[in-house]
Order: sequence, then C-alpha cells, then structure tokens
Amino acid sequence: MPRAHQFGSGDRPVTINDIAAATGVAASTVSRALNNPGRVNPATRERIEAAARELRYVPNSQARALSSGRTGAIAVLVSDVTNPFYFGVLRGTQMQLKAAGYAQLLIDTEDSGDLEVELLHKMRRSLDGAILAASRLPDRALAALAQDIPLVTINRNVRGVPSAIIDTPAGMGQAAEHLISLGHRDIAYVSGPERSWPNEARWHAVRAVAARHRLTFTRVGPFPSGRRSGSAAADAVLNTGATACIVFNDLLAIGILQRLREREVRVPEDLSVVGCDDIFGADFCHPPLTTLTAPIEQAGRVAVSMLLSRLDPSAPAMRQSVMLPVHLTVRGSTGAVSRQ
Amino acid sequence: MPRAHQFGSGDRPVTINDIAAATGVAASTVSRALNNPGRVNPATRERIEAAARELRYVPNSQARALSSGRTGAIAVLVSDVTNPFYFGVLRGTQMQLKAAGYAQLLIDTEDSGDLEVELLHKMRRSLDGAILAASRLPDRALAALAQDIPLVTINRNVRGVPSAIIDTPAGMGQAAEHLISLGHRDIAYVSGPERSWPNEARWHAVRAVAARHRLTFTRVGPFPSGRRSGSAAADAVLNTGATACIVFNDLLAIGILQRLREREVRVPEDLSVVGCDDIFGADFCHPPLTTLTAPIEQAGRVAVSMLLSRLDPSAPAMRQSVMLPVHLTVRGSTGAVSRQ
DNA sequence: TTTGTGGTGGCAACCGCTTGCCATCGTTTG
DNA sequence: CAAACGATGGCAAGCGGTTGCCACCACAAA
Repeated sequence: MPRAHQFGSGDRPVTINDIAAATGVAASTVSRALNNPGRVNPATRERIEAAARELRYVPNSQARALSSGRTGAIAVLVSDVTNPFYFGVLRGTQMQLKAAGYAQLLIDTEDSGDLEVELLHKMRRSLDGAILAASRLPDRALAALAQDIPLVTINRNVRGVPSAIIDTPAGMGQAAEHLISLGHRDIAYVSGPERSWPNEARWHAVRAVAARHRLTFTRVGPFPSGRRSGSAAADAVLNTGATACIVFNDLLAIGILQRLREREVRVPEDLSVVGCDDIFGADFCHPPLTTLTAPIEQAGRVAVSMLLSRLDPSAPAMRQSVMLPVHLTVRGSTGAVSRQ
Repeated sequence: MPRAHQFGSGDRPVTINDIAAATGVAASTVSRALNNPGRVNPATRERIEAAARELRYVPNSQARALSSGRTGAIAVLVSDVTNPFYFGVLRGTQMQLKAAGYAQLLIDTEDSGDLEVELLHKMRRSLDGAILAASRLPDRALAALAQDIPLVTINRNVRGVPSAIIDTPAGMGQAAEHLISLGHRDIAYVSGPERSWPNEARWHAVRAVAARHRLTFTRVGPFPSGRRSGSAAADAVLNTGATACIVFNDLLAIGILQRLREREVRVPEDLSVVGCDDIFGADFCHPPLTTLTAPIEQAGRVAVSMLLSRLDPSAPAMRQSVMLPVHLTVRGSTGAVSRQ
C-alpha cells in the first residue's frame, strides 16, 4: 500500500510505470487508458484511473511533449508588458488557455521585430502555437512564420494568418463624426509607432472620413506609444492649430492630457481629445477620456479559441478572421468647439 | 552542403545527431561541447560550434528537460492579471528571466489558494522554480511547497522561503505622519482582502503609528482589492467620520476616489486619501493620488535574481529575504483638515 | 621502461511517455 | 467449420538530449 503522497516528501514522482506495476498492465496500456480512453477496455481503464488517482499521478509534460510533439504551451507575444492594453488581452487569453489546459508563456518582444522572430524561432519546438498581439513583423515574415508554427494574430491582418481584429477603423467614423457634430473642423490625428499595423489602419480610416466630409485632417507623429510621448505629441497637436485630435491609443492620449494640463490648455474647451481602446485608466483620468471602447479581453479569448480549434483537427473549421466591433464612449475630454 | 535553413521550410529540425554526423564526433561530445565547454578540446569544440551555427541548431528544450531535469521555465503566479500592480512585477521578472534565458510562465491564480497549490503541483515537473506574487496560501502550505520546488515570494514573509518584500509597512509611518501633520486625527485604514499578508502587515504598521501618537485609527473592511470595491469602501469610510484614510492599495483607493466624486465629497477638502503602491494611474487620476511609491518592478527583478541564484549551485548564497524601501509621494489627494 | 595522470571522446543507459505493429482471443460471418 | 474480424493489450522503438563510466593517448614522473 503506497503511503499517501504529501507535498514536500522527497519521493520520486509517480510515472505511468508505477501505475502499470500497480495494476498489472503494460505502461502502454496506461498511456492509452489515460489519453485515448476508447482504446482500452472500460474495466481496465477504470482500474487504471483509480490507481492513477490513488497514486496522485501527474503526467510529465516534457516527456509527453518529447514523444508526441505536443507541448501544451501557447506563447502570447506582446510588444510591451507594461502597456495596459495587453492586460486585457492577457486576461482573455489566460482564461481560455487555462480552461483548455494549456500553459501560457508570456513573451515581451520589446517592440522589436527581430527579437520577436528570434524568440519565436527558438521556442518553436516548445510551443503548440502562438498568439501575436501587436506584431512588428513585416507581412511576409509573418506569413512565413505561420508555416512553421500555428499562429493567430490580434489586430493584424495578413493573408493566410488567422486573426482577431478589433475594428477600431470602423469606429474612427463615429469618433470623427462625433467631433464634427461638435463643430470641429480642424482635427489632427496623432500617429502611433511607425511600423504599427493598427496605426496605419486607423489613419486610413480617419482619412476616409475626412474625405467624406470634405475636410482635411492633419497627421502628427509618429510617436512611440507610451505616456511619455504625450508631451511631444501634445505640443505637435497644438502647433497645428487643430481644435480636436484623435489619438492612436489611450496611453498616448493620457500622456497628451497630462501635457495639456501643464501647458494650461483646457480640455475640452481649447482642445478635444479622443483616444482608442478604452484601457484601464481612461475612465478616471482627468478629464475622463472620450474613446473608442474596444473589446480587448474578448479579442484575447477569440484569438485563443481560433488557435485551439486550429490545433484540434477534429474541431470544426473556424473562420480565418474575426472582426470585433468597437463603440464610441463619450466622456469629458470632448466638447463643442469654442468660438474664436 | 546543407541548404540554408529557411523558416517555413518543412524540414525536420536539426538535432545534435546531425551536428555529430556533420563533424564526425559522437552526439555526447556535441552535447558536452555545447553545454560544458571545458570538457572538450577547444579545437573540437570550435568545429562543433561552427557546425551548430551552420545548421542553425536550436536545442529541444523538452528533450533537455527530460534527461536533465531542468526545464528552463519559471512560473510567475499572480492573483489577478488585471491588477496593475502586477504589471510592474511582470515587467521586472520578464526582463531578468529573458536575460537569463528562462521562459516565463504566467499563471493567474484568481485569488484562490486552492487553485494556486493545484496548479503549482501539476506543473511542478515542468518548472525550475516559481515566483509567487501575492500568494494566498497559509504559511505552512507555502513552506511545504517550498520543499518541493524552488520558490521565491514577493510581499510575503514565511520562514524558510526567500522573498522580496516591499517595505510598505515602514512607509505607513510616513503616510500617517503626513496626515497627522496636516491636522488629521480621525484616520481610517481601509482593509484589503482578508487573507492578504501585506494587508495584515500594513494594518499592524498603521496601528503601531496610531499607538505612538496616542490616536485611534479605525479599520474598515475587508474589501476585495479592485476598483469596484471602492464604492462600498468609500461609504464605509465616510460612515466612520474620519477626515482621512489610508487605503490598502491604489486600485481600491482609485475606486474610492470615484465613489467620492459621485457622492460629491471633495478630496482632499472633505476627505484625504492615501494609497499604496503607486500603480499605473495613481498619478493621473483625479485628484492625483498621494501614495506610498513601491519599487514594484525592482521587486520582480530581485525575486528572479534570488530564485536564479538559488538554482545555480555555484552562485554565491544570497540573502534569504530582501527588503525594498518605499517612499511617500504626495500628490493632490491629501490636504489639511478643514475646520468643522 | 614502467606507472601514473590528466585530457578527450565514445558507449550506452536512461529520462517518461507515445505509438506502430503484432499477438491473442472471442465472436461473427460465409 | 474455417476464415475474417474487431477489441484489447503487450512489445519495443523511438522522441532528443544528458551523463556516468570506461578507453585511449600523450606526456610526466619514478
């Protein structure tokens, strides 16, 4: 009778061989009973499962990975762990992955495409797949990588690579029209990081709206996305003479708000500010930020679902790409244009 | 001449056997050359390394883990990924781990001690160690677990388990004295989650200061740490008649600030608020939060260093526990008590 | 010349699990 | 009644490294 296992007891971990010995079957049968239940006699399986429970068997994932090729780990790549946008993503991925029994490897690519591809290549064999939130990779590199390892992107649309896309560009219309309806005619778009795909998409959308209304939106930037870039961005916006601006993301927008306070520019009286994403903090900054609320967490969840269904050959084929709608949340940072 | 390896080419990954074949040595020699350089002749090693480079060899970490027992993965457990406090921790751990060539497994324990211990036990064999930020485990369970797997805690002091501790309790003195110097006599401490170790530590410190000044601080709560708990917390504080409060953490404090606005209680005129940690958002909420600034990222870095040095037998022994000092950052949420 | 000795490299046994293939057996089917 | 078959379980070969042990060799010491 094996003594009950206690944490901290230094005994050798239980393997399938122990179970095999305990039940008098071969290790291969144990393996099948545990992973491929239909393959063994129900009665035998029952005995094996009982023994496994009794011995507190925990499969060794390295060994399993080595022989089966499946590691049970999914990497989530973010370009900067400290960007609150990713909190939501991580929360979403975390939940879904845990529910499916996968481990989540968090990787910070530090905004570098090279690092991104290097790390991914290094870890290729230890991963079942990866979720790329905000990849800095060129389309071709991304497509090539997707051949090698199952990939799902978030906010990045590349042919052949499934993706969960937050449709902020569509929301740009709402944002711009909100400003226009408040009387703004000179609107600036504050650009995010240069190689950012969403940034380009947002700018295109803004330009389209501008054209529709026969207005010209100016573009300032690019600025790295981070609160500290807000100072330069705010100054640049003021310099254009715009009465309102739409900012690449909330982080930058919050930075802009801070700088505007320093310079004693009133928001929204002197300048209206619209952000994107509705991150943590957008609702309690001062003034609270009008922004395009994005279903960030949902994007993480959807991305994981897509990836997992792709890994499971028996699962129904999923769509290549899912668009998630955003909506405009009007708070205190936008207001009617003041007469000059 | 092997064709240059391209991503996306479907060829079988390169193993040490390929290198062995290419250089005419045994696989074991390749293994040694790559991991234990002193063990092979420099000339041979050079050839092997060249071949490895040429073939773009990437070691299979599962295989390595299986035979060596070392997995190259460290788990970082947080109780809630969406708590901005952990952003800083993650940033710190991320940097150090990457620098040391370890992978970071992010685990969300959802504030549950049971889940914490279960996950840790399950993954025990796939980990080289773990960092517990905000463990909800009882001391004994923690100590037992530490026998089984190398552990370092953050903000948790248990005999026998090394830890990086942010000395917020010491800062409580500064916070309280700041309030007292502003004329406050009725001060409330807003308690965080019940089983939270830092919460207890902070409350003890507050009480000690109170005793020193012959004042009585009231305690309200416990409240789960989250912005939404702020409403109940704010109401509870107002109910005590206190003119100032020290709040378990910034997240809760920000929630309180929001509720106070709703109730049109002016901060700091009617109530001063002090938070703990100085998380993302504490500086731009309204009013900006006076808080005990904690070196959160540094805590993550230190925790990793301690863990790694513990894993490396050749490393100099490190201290069991490191205290990180905090300082009071005075912003707009505290002010002189108004005469009644 | 003989005996050490340290430096190198190979052999082979694992690490724990998966899986292709085969043996066995009881049961249908022609 | 023989042949065919499906269900079940065992054997053994890996998966890709690591590592203890031994063999070999050159050179130094006796």
